[in-house]
Amino acid sequence: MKRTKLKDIAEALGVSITTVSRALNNKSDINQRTKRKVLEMAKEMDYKPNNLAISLRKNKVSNVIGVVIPVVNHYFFSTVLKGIMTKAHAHNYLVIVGESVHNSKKEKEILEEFMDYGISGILLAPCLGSDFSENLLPIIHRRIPVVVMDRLYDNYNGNYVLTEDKSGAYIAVRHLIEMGYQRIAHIGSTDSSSVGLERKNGYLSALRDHGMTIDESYIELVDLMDINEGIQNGYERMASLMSCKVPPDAVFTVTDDVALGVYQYARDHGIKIPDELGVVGFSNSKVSKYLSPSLSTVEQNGEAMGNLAFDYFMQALHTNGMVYQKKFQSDLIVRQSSMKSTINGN
Amino acid sequence: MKRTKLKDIAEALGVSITTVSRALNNKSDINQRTKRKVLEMAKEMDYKPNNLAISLRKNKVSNVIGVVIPVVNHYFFSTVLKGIMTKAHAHNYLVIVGESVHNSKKEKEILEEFMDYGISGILLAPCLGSDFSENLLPIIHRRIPVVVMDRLYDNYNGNYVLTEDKSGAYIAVRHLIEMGYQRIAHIGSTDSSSVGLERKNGYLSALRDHGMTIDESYIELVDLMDINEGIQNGYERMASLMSCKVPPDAVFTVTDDVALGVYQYARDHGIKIPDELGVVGFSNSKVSKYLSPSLSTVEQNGEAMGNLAFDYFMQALHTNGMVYQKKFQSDLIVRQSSMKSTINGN
DNA sequence: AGGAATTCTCAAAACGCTTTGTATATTGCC
DNA sequence: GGCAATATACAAAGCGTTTTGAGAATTCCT
Repeated sequence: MKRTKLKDIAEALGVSITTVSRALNNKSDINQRTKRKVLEMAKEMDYKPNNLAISLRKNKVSNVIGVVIPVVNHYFFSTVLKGIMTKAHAHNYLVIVGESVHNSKKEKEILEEFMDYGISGILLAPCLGSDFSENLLPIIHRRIPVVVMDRLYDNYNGNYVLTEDKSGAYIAVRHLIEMGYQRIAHIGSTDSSSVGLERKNGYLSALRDHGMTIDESYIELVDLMDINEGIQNGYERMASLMSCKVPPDAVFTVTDDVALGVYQYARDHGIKIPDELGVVGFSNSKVSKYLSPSLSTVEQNGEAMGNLAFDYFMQALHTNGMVYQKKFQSDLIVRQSSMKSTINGN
Repeated sequence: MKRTKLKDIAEALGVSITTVSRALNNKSDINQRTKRKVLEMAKEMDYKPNNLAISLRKNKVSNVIGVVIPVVNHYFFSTVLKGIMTKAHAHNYLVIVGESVHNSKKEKEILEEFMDYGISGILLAPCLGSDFSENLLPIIHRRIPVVVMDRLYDNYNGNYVLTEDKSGAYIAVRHLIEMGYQRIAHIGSTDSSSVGLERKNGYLSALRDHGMTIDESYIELVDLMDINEGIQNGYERMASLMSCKVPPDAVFTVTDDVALGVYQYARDHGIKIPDELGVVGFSNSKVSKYLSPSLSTVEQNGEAMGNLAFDYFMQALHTNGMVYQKKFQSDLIVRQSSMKSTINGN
């Protein structure tokens, strides 16, 4: 009851191992009739190639990709992961997962471990503060296909799959303006990657385009290393914003988590959302829909992003040097938290 | 700049490959001095064993476990996964992940793929309707260490890590009784595994122990195949409960997701939680704390469960035939949704 | 000192596959 | 029919390890 190997098929058919191998990998130099016989026998004997042997021979693991994300139990990232896995499974790829916990050193360790293992490709959502030349560059130099997700490095020019952070932020803030909010604050991320910087830029240009003055004291930046810190930080930054001489009447937060902190602050201090304070978040996290009031937010389709990331990996694997890049346009989901009743409106 | 292999060390030291191998794997039959020299040289030359070769030779992948969970972007399961990965990384294990999407056939495919790959162990959170003898038994027969998580099979007697579902449900319902609710309903799961059945049993025995009559029309069962269906189902079942001649004044739901559906129904129909309807969920999902009113729920510590699952795997790997089992006691987290104001109390 | 027991080391085989270079069979052409 | 050209098949080497059976060196005993 041992697993059948090439040798077994070869003996059963009275041909050589080489021939069987050629047939199964449809190489040239083989008679069509022989090939058909081999294929039949292989099926009959329920032959399954030994991945390990192939890997050793070719000196790289076949059909295994590595996915590294900052936090595994975070709705957005786990949804991206889901998107990758669905595709991967359909293509008979195995998915090894690593969690960097927003720690660049750990991210590096994981990536190295993956490389040592001889993985076929890397799909990486870089952590905050991820060191490009330390962590990713060595992999690129080894010509392993890489797809960067969600967050971008400064002068990285390879494959990526992102959210259109700036325009997403722009429409969020424009929406607040259109709803009649006058003093719109922003709680953003200190992080200099696309996520933090671009969303802040979107906020700024929406204000500018609509002739609103930009008040630096309405901008608070937080460090988003951890999910729960996001909430905590949101709470504290909101407190700080409310201590302005003229407090803001709306806030656009860099993530839904930060908005959660804002909600808590508002509840604790009797501030009514949306009438006294409009709120728009970013991500359309699972929570947002069920909050009360429900949270307006910018959608980020993690699953589609994961799907495409895998597709790009496959394409990068088969084309040579071609680069695949995509920024997902993101839509605003308007819910209650930004629906100022017209009675108090401008 | 090639990767150093045993042969390189052997040549550098003028000994045989065998000797180097023995030294590195601290086997017997080797001179202590030779061994030390080998170890030093190995470090100096930055030797890293080639996992592929080892795997091929030993005919099984070394240091790779497979984790299969029903849904990847589900807070509880992804938290379990996180717990596993933290431990796994600390022990230099790679983690391959699969998502069964609550489909037994797909679960089987994934497990088979993992087995073909020659994985060192399986950590499985079975999907609803998972077929034990089809999916898991073949693996157990091959003497691969297995740890079952979260949900139990009927006559499975191997390693597992679970939540104490029955007692968790019991304290949830007892709490509702103590808060003065009189007609406590249950929205449970049709699923016959521990999760569905045990939570319902806990509900029943809490009622019995407190001399309350059990009204079958207060028990609704739903099919939990999908996260979002949970919410949808909660909504519909709540509607059905409210159409009783004497509607319930409290409900214990099998998961927080179902409670979310109850919340939506209550909001749509002007039912005040907790005064007109007490609600307790199960899982302490991330959402629950931020709902309004915040949701009382039974805590399930996914991360601890993941940690222990990995520990059990390691122990199972090294002991022989020993069985490790644990049911996590779960605590009730009391929040607003069950805090009936005493004015209306009994 | 001689032989047995013990310690240390090694060459070679094996894991299952791909690939290269070579040999054999088949075909086409004059 | 004979020779080149082409199509097909094969044996053997190699990927980096572990493991086995045996040989060489050392130690121990009387």
